Amino acid sequence: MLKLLSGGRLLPNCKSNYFPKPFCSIRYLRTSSYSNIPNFIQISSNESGSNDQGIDIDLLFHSSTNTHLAKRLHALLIVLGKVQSLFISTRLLNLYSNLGNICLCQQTFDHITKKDVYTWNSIISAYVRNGIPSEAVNCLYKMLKYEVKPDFYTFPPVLKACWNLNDGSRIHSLILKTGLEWDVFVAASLVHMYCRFGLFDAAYQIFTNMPYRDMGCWNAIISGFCQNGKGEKALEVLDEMKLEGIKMDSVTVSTILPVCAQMDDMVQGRLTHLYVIKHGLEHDLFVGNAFINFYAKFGEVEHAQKVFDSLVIRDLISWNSIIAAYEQNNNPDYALNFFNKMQMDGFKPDLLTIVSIASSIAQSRDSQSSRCVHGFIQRRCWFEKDVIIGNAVVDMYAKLGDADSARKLFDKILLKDVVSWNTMITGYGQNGLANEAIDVYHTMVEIEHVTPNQGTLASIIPAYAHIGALKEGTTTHGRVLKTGQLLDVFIGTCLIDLYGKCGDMEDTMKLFYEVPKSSSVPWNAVISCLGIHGHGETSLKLFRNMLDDGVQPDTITFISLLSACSHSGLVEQGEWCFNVMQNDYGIKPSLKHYGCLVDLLGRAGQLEKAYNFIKNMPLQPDASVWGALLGACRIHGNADLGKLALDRLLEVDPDNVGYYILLSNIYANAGKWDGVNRVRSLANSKGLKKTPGWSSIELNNKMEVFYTGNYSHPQCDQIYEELENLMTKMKILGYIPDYSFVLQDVEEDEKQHILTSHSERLAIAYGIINTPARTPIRIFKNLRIPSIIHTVPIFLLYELVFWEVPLLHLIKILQTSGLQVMSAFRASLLLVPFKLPSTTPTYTIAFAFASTCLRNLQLQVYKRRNKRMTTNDNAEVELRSFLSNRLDPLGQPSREIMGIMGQFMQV
DNA sequence: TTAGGGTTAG
Repeated sequence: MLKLLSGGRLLPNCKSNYFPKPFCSIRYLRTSSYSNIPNFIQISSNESGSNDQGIDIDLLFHSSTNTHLAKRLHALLIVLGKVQSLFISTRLLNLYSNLGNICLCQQTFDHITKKDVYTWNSIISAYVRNGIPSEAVNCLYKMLKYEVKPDFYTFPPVLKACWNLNDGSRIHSLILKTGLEWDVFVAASLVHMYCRFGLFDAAYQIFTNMPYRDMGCWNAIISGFCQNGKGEKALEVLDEMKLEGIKMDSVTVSTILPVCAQMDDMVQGRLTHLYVIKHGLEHDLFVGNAFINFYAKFGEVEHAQKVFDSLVIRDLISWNSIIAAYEQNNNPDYALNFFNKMQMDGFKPDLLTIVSIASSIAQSRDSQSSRCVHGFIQRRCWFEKDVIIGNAVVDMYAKLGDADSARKLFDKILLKDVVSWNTMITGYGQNGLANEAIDVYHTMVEIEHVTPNQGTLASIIPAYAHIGALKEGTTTHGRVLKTGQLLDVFIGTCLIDLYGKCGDMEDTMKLFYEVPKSSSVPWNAVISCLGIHGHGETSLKLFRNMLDDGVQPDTITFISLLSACSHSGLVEQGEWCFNVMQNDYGIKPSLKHYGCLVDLLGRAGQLEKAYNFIKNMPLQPDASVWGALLGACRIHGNADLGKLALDRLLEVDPDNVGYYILLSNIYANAGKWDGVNRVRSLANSKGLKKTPGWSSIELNNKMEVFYTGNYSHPQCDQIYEELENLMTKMKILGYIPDYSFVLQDVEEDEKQHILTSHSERLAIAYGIINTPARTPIRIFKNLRIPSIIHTVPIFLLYELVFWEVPLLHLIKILQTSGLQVMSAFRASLLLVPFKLPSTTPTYTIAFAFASTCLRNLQLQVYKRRNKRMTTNDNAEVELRSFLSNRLDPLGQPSREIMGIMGQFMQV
């Protein structure tokens, strides 16, 4: 009975994993030095003349470990007249197939005149094994045409090869006709095929109806579920299998492990490891490789290493896995070290090795090796072989900051997939080239008609956020809504970041409440955005909510919190966070955390304390730490400490032009022009050039970019005319240009020119000309050197504008008051002057204000428009004390104002 | 004597 049902064969599957291809070499097959005749022939003639007695053909087949030897054997067999034998020629065909030479397979196959079912089965499996599945399916149809009846060896490889449901069903009905549907191999293949096409019910039905199931069948349904996104269902079947008393074998284990990793189920994985040890499967190659990958995904590289060490036999996948393990866990040096060891062990790297190595090289910032990798791949023509390798190298160049090389290679990739596009978009984004990223995105969607996936959105939305292209970002948001991707935590977080950075806190919070919040990622984004806009207290409140929700804060959470405290001047709270992070969550502060704390103390004016803090740091302070101190010195005009900070900075990061500019600005503000010159000539002698500042504005879905003093814009004349116009109006209002912000020692009229032709002014003028009244104008600036960016609490500016404080006073007050001028990284300013007398040229005020006080700032200037306001939690208290201290002549705030303030507080 | 299903690395 059993014999019948299983297709006549009930032999256990005895393939050995230890010696996958047990070829042994034999001495007399080595190449002879004096002949171009196959050695086999010499052997045969020397030893036994024309008689082939004494030649072990089976041994010769086993010993033909490369195509060269196989050809010699082929020649010998021709000489011996053995190729007429259908059996021998089919065996040759299989030999070439094993050696991966599909051309010779085809030739051998074509030379066989009368092909039997063995021959057809062999060529079919040759096509499947050598990656030409479509030909395998064709062969089935051809053999039917030649009236050769397929058997139970024919169907499994054909089912494996068929990649559309039509062929699948057709083959299924053929199987039914031949009555082979319950052969365990055939049935397992059917089950797997239906899973591949997502017909899980059909697959499961076949599986449950099977009169006899071997391990292969169980594994077929489990792997079918696993590989097609039905991990949970797979685990259910696994339980069912255990209930029937069937034990997992090495195939089951290696199938199930990736699912455990995917489902974040460390416990199941560990239990499986115990099972494996108990049942003596731990030295199995597949199992071992699967465990290396399993542990690597959980960041447990030591365990991965232990498994690797315990493997008796290793293959290329073992090496690739351990290399990837180190690469993915940010240990590029170990990855590269294992790469060398692997080669010493005689393994040649393949495509996937190089993918990991490219990433490791990017991590270790080794530009020189990046060229070697590029050449290595080019010489082997691997770029043509698989798109993934091209993508990896584009990514490598982008991560090394070489966007040009990345682009050159990207352009050369002929068959780009969606990952190629995503990589290029991300690559530009990572290098601050948001406009280029957006260009690539447009080409991808509009010209190449590639459908964006989650990865695309996750790379393009940050690019929009970077340049403040809120409108385009909103369009993308619409696309996300249409495809129902909103619940995706990555895209949700990108959108939170976009709205947050553009200052739209209401939409930010709305989104935040829609996105799944089980991980720290969306919390970090919202805490950081609130911090940027000076809502430090709200950031802290959300942090508490996060803890109440049982979400574990991570290192990024504390960076966001510390910088939020820093931007809101919450020194005590910031120090509290720094302690909680270490004591309650065991997170060791990184250089970034130290940088934030120095920034916090520095901005608050506690320069000495900040300096002492640096001196007592357990880590070697880096550029970000000294940079924070230098920035604080700039704010508080401490040139001596600034000089000291710069000296340290030049030791750790000598090529960053930003620091020279900072110190130069400190000297310039103090009128020490000799200091300015000294710093500038130092920078020049090192060949450093200032990054040109630009501002951008988005109009009619197009980004316009302006550079300082630029005259190339088509509307240039109108822009400068509008600027003069504004200047006149402002002067009438009492505006006196503050040249202390022109940090160059030039004549007064030249200073005025420099001040009026700043890129953000050009962009504002362009915006005013080209938009109707009551349209918000949103300007973004590229230069965002932390610590020199100032912002003012919005409520305060609103208040001052409302009271129609003369502009001169306004600017002076804002410049001299230490209380209200707060610093912010990527800050944005909202001017929302509703209820103003209709004659007040609001935008002019905003413009003057921005130009004099807020040069390095992302600026949102709203023309007169009733719109909600964002506010600082301390707004009212600060405002009251500010008004009572500084604005005596204007009296106390009226009830009306308090009412408006109340509205702000509700936001 | 040959050939077949189900497993691991991005």
